[in-house]
Amino acid sequence: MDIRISLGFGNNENSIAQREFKGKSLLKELDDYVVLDLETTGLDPDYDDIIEMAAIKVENRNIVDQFQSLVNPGYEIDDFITDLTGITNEMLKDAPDVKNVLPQFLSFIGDSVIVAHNANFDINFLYDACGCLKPSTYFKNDFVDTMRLSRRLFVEERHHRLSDLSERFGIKGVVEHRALSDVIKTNQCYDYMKSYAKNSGILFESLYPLHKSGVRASDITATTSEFDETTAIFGKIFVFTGALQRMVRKDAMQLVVNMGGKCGDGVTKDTNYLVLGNNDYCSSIKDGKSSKQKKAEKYKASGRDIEIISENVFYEMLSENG
DNA sequence: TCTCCTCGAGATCT
DNA sequence: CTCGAGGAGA
Repeated sequence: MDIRISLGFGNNENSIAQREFKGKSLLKELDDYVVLDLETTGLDPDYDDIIEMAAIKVENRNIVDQFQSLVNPGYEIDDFITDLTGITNEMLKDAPDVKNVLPQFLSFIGDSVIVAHNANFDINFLYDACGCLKPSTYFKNDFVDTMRLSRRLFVEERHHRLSDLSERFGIKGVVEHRALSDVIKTNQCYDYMKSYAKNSGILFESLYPLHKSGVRASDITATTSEFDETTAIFGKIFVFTGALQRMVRKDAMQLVVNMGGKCGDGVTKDTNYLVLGNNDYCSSIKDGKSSKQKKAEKYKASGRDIEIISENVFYEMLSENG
């Protein structure tokens, strides 16, 4: 049974910015960086501790230095971790503790950009460990996450574990789950993805998310130029609110535009139809009506040419040809 | 149009 | 954590 004491700061709903000085996740091709990996007693930085740290320094694409040390967590580790990593309590018995190893590790890393697989895992452990040093420091290094990189580069692949990447890229090596061997594998994966991107004419910079907001009406253009002018869609302006059941909003907008209709992002005096989707998930809507619906109702009450229709009615309009 | 927010789904680390 | 879907307000 584990009993936790709230210290009044840190991990609760009041602390908005956890690890506020943490570095940024970058998508970059680098020639100079430090690859690192940690082995820990578990997955949660709040309750688990580092038992091994390893890193290599890469300059001009060559490995020029390496660091490896076990870390005594101050208590016995369980069998699961020993089975996973091969690290035993016997091995940790005489290892230095984190206060001794971390400063050396930090000086090895310096200001380098970090490369790591699922980098947030290692960065968070290090960030918290640095906060416990005396004097405490902030682990601010920016980082490149090879898992994120793989997800952006190979969107069609479902899994992006280090083992998946190694297999996919034909990287052989010891299966042992030790920090230094994982560091080497991660570096090889990074190298592979850099050359893959180069050969494919892909810049890592271009892999950042495309848009942070929804589909814009201006993004949708007709894929045809011949319209049936007698349909109920032609020449009308449609606006959508909420999530549609049968298709994503983008596709619905495309159908409208392809029939000679138009779409708007918000309800205006020119809007002819507001199509209601499901907005149950939206916590900011308390009375079941979105701001678009309220506006549409107002326009309708004042005699505008606007109809508020359900998703099903919308599909009926699409299918009935004039 | 632009910027900032919430939410849920999915996956990975030991 | 990251991403995509959507909404609100200026």
